[in-house]
Amino acid sequence: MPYAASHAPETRRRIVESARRLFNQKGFGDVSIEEIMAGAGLTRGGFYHHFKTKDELYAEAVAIALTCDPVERISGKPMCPGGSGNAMMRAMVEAYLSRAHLDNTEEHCALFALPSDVARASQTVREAYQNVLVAMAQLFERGFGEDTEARRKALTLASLCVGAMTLSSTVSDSALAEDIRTAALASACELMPEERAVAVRKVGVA
Amino acid sequence: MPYAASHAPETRRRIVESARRLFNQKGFGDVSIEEIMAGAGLTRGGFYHHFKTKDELYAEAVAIALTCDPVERISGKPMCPGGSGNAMMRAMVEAYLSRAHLDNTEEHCALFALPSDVARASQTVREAYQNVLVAMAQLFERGFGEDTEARRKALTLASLCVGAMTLSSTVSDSALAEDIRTAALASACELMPEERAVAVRKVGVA
DNA sequence: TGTACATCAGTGAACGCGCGTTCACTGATGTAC
DNA sequence: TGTACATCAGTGAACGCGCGTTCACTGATGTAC
Repeated sequence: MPYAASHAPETRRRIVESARRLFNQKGFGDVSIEEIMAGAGLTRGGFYHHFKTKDELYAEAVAIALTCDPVERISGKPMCPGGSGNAMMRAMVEAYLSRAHLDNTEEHCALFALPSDVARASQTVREAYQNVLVAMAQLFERGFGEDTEARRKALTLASLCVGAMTLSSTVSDSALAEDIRTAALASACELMPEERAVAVRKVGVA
Repeated sequence: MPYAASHAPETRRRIVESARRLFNQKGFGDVSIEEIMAGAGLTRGGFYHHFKTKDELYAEAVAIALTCDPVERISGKPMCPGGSGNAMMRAMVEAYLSRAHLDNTEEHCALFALPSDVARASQTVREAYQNVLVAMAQLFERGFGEDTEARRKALTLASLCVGAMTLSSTVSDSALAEDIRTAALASACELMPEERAVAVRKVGVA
């Protein structure tokens, strides 16, 4: 075996990571394979040793948004999955609607960085996108605990987060962008139940 | 004069209208000039008698989203600008988050149909996009009446509407898409004040 | 330990297609007489 | 009213560029001996 078994997968991972960054910043259409490969320290031709088509790479780049702790990626702090559902939801919402997230275009969440590109891409890509949303909604749903309307509220909160970041990152006036973000953050906090209320209910059930 | 004075402007209008429809469905990049011209009943070459570049057309297509009543365009019913601020807000939210709006891709609001395209386009295009958002937010702000938090709530409602439609139109599972839309609609109704409460307050002020 | 070898990741030139743009030409239309 | 004419909107072939994809080749690396 001419190269270590880890060599090819490691290169492949670097390509996907480079693509994820570039796609978040510029969208699918405006990023060439040459650019992606350069971002991984390689040249154009090698691409097809790792992927069948550019479309296959799209799907993987969207999918890896799931493979690592998104809160840590945005805020630098881990989400501490040991915490209560409510605490995890709050950590997620605060990181998602943070100024740091808005400013760091490379780490923009695919849900608002790529929606129109995804809508036009292959079924596989759309499924990867949906998986990201479902993961977010489930995290929120657990955050609402025993609330009978937990799912409805979780989908609302997800829509609010994604919508605010969409508008904030597209509008041309940065003061307006900031108003949108802080308005959404304040309103999201109102939507989420108090930590104490959830804890009490949990004890009662257990 | 070989043609009536209205001939060229009328053709130009038809091209912009064709472009608006196609951009909403497929985005800027995936629509060719040939396709746009065919939509206006013409062939490729004539395009440059009316526009200098494709980008010039793009800005015009986003801008005309403002020129006619968006509620009427979506729901077929005019918004009746004579009504109270609250009634106009409710009409707008209900039309925006309606199934009819989601299904009619040609008439999708530019706010969620084109965000990533706009973010990468020229300054003119981004300003046209922002104008659409500001118009929506102002309509909502009036809907919240004397509420001291009217602006915050208006921006929240706008984010919720745009986010829900973004996710709904991108996700691959149509049942999930429907859940998102109806959840947002129910939550939006909770956020908006009762018609009576506003009316009473208005009387008190007047 | 050193050397020949087999493997395959990576290279970069070349191909082909799609599309924005250009251009010489066509033909429909209103006007002049 | 009819006809020749000037204008210019519209046509469609052609050009050129960018980019996804292919391919013959290079060279770095682990293995066998």
